[in-house]
Amino acid sequence: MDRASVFNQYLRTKGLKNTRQRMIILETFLDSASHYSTEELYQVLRQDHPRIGYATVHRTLKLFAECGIATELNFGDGQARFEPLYTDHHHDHLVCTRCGKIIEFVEPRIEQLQREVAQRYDFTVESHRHELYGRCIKCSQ
Amino acid sequence: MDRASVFNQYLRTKGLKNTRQRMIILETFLDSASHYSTEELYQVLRQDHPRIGYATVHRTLKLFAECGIATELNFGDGQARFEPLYTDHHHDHLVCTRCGKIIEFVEPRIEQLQREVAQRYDFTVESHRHELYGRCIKCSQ
DNA sequence: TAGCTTTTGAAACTCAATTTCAGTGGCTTG
DNA sequence: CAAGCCACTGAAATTGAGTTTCAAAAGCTA
Repeated sequence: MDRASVFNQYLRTKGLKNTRQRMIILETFLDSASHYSTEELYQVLRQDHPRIGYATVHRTLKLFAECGIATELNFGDGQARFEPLYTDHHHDHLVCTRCGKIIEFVEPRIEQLQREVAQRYDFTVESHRHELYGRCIKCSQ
Repeated sequence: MDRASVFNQYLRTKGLKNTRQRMIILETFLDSASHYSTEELYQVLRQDHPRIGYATVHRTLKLFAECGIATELNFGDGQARFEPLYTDHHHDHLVCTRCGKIIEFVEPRIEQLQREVAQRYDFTVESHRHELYGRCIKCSQ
């Protein structure tokens, strides 16, 4: 089941409504490969849909996170970011502190060591956050 | 050189002043094993020193981070936290999402893998953030 | 001690996030 | 397919952490 269907089904089961705005925001969000903040997505949407308000974008992104088709990221710049979630493709992030570029990485050995650490402290992991901050190749010259 | 001396020396070199408030805040901060937010440290200080203002606590914590005796943490609850920094003792965190307990962990093999990942993308790491969120043993029953 | 400069604390301000509310518009039922 | 309920929308107001302002207070240096 694709993410649009997951979202629509979530709306149904919660008794929420399938509105024009929500569909436009969903489409724009899924089309992008980007890690949008609310403000950034709002600005992109405004180009074609100037009537859609900031609050609606914000509420809709929250809904995406609630129904599991997006995750909320926070890179410490004071703005939450959202990315479309691929359940079969977990990854973490390299964040360039100069140009803002975000690189995704996968390292199963780190995931394994995380599980070991959690076990060591009798801790049940629900989620994690792992980011490396520094300079991407372009910005380190 | 202990952390109080590092701070005092930092004040000197920057032409800043060694004030009563700064010394009280430093002492209280270092005495605690805790990961205080500005608000929390402010509340603790208020008990014995009701005249110290929130802004002063905030500015002083920033100074601690600047001079390297503390690090700023962010666990995604919208409040920055600060912890005394031991330069010879890097660690990451397990954060209980129920009771807020914070457990520190050290896993050199993860650090090593991080370096490998960075190299893979020609990325120069300046810092990183690694947190596991879930239930501590008390809260998982 | 004088005098210059930084600091302090209260209050104001900033900015993203969130809430409010009156008007709008899906959706379901008869 | 019309009526009516209830969620939704968007603008504006509010919240809350963080930051800045400013006049009075307090360090520091000569």
